[in-house]
Amino acid sequence: MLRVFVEVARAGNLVSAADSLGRAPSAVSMTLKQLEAHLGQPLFESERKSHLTALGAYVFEMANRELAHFDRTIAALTDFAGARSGDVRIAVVPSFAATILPNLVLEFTAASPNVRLDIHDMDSASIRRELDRERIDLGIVSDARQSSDVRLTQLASDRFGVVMRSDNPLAKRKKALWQALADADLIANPLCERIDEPRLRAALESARLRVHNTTTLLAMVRAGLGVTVLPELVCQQADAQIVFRALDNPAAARRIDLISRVRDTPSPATASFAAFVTERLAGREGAPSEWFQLT
Amino acid sequence: MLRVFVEVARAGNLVSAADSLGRAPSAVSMTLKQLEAHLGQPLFESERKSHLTALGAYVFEMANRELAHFDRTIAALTDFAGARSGDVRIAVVPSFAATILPNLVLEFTAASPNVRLDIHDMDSASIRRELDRERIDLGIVSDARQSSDVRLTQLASDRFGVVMRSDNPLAKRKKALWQALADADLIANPLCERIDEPRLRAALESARLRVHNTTTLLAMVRAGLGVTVLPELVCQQADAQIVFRALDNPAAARRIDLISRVRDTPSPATASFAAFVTERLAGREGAPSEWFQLT
DNA sequence: ACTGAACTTCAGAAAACTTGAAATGATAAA
DNA sequence: TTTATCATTTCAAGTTTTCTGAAGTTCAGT
Repeated sequence: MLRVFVEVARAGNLVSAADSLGRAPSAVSMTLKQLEAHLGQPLFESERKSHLTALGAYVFEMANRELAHFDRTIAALTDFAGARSGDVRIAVVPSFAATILPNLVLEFTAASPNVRLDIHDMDSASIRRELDRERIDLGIVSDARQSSDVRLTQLASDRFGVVMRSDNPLAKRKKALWQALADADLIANPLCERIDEPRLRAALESARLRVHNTTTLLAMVRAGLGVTVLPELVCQQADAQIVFRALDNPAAARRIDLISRVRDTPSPATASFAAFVTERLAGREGAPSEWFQLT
Repeated sequence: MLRVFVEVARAGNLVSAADSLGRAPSAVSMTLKQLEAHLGQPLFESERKSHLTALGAYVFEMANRELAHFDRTIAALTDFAGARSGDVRIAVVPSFAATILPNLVLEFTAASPNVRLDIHDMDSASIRRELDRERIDLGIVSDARQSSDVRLTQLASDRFGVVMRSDNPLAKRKKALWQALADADLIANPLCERIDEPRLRAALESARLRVHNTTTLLAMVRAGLGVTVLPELVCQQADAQIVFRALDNPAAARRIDLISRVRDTPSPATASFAAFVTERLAGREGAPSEWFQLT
């Protein structure tokens, strides 16, 4: 009713208003009559709808405001539903956050400018805890454990390999890298200790150095203190002085997973981001640099 | 749709929401389904409508706000239409403004607390001019001239009479007041000069004093400088020292009229005030103090 | 696996809305 | 003043939307 009235008042006559409303004039006339009946007063001075009464002017102003407000609300709702707006809180393991994530985010935000991404980086255990506490909507973790509380989607398989300085003799060796570890100065780190390979385990036993922080670890390698074993993704952050050689026979890899709560339906923006990341990466293996390209 | 959704979300289940909406559950279910189809996403976590999705929570908040806003707008419109709110600009001749109007306003504002009255007092000619310029909605004037631009309603007939100090010998005289004017010291004033009575005209010819301002005029009378002829309403403002004796045979009176523009429909608040004033006063004659009583 | 309450689906019924034709009313030209 | 024209309203009939009650499905709690 208000919409019809506003259009007639704006047009100044019933016929062209009916035209732009896509109704027959008689329908518009009816609706107008109903509105006047509701209010108990005429809205127009004469039968020709060119001059508003005092009530008409008041209703016109109020209705205009109300309709604009309503339309804005509906637009906000559909935007939110269509994931064109909203907030997504994400926590990501540092190696992923530093390497793959920036390109993903770049592309996603270009497509959905009104979705706000709130990105934290932390270790997998913290991510899991934050997810349980509903402080984040999505997590990207490595080697996630299956659980009934969490929906888990593998994004990629991240190969382990030997990391060394480019002048290390191992850099030229293509095969039997596992064996070679026994003779190298191996620097232990928490990531490689999860690999279940006897030759690595043996080498770790005799390691004289163990470093937790990745940046420090790579600095040690760069300084020539020895070699280490890391997932490829972690090495992506390093410079050209550092060389990565994937371990084969058997290959070793860690999983990168997207996790979310099963308990509640994600917001459309969250679902949209999750779908985007999954579509871009799901099941990729091999060199991280080839996982996807910027458009 | 939003109304249905909000009610279901508030109730936490479909059946009691349907009950308080006055619809069958199936209708509510349908409407909800349509809304979800519009948005392309579910609004509730499960089929049992007790837990909202992220989208549902967002829509609930927005829809609540929107509906409240809408309802407030509609209330404002119907209030305005029903003259329960709005502005009325009125200009009134001073004698009426000072005597009758306050009681009228008191009663009207008690009944319509949200109508704002904007009251000016000025002479009849100015009121007529302000009405033409659309600077006021209503005027209360004396001896208005008929015109095609103006709607005119007689509110009262205001008797002329002789005004004197209480110790004046005329105060005891009940009859033949017209004759008595010839012998009295008559103070001329613009109001009485409109009366078409030969005996008054003759007396005015010989008047030595002529005073425009009513307050000054009454002060002259109070000082014993003479008597004057005024409408009863004007004397209402004076104190007990001053006595009014109505002129009879023939009676003389001025009209008090309510005027408004014929060209445009008054706002409901204006119409309401005009109707109120007219109902209370129309056609009254006799002593102004008896014209109406406070309720 | 069973039970009962909550919800959905469906087909028919009711209500609301829309339309085109004809009547009415208003404005402008003759 | 009359006539012509155009805008608006009215009316009956058609169309769409919404509603209902019965029957079917799902789910939580036994």
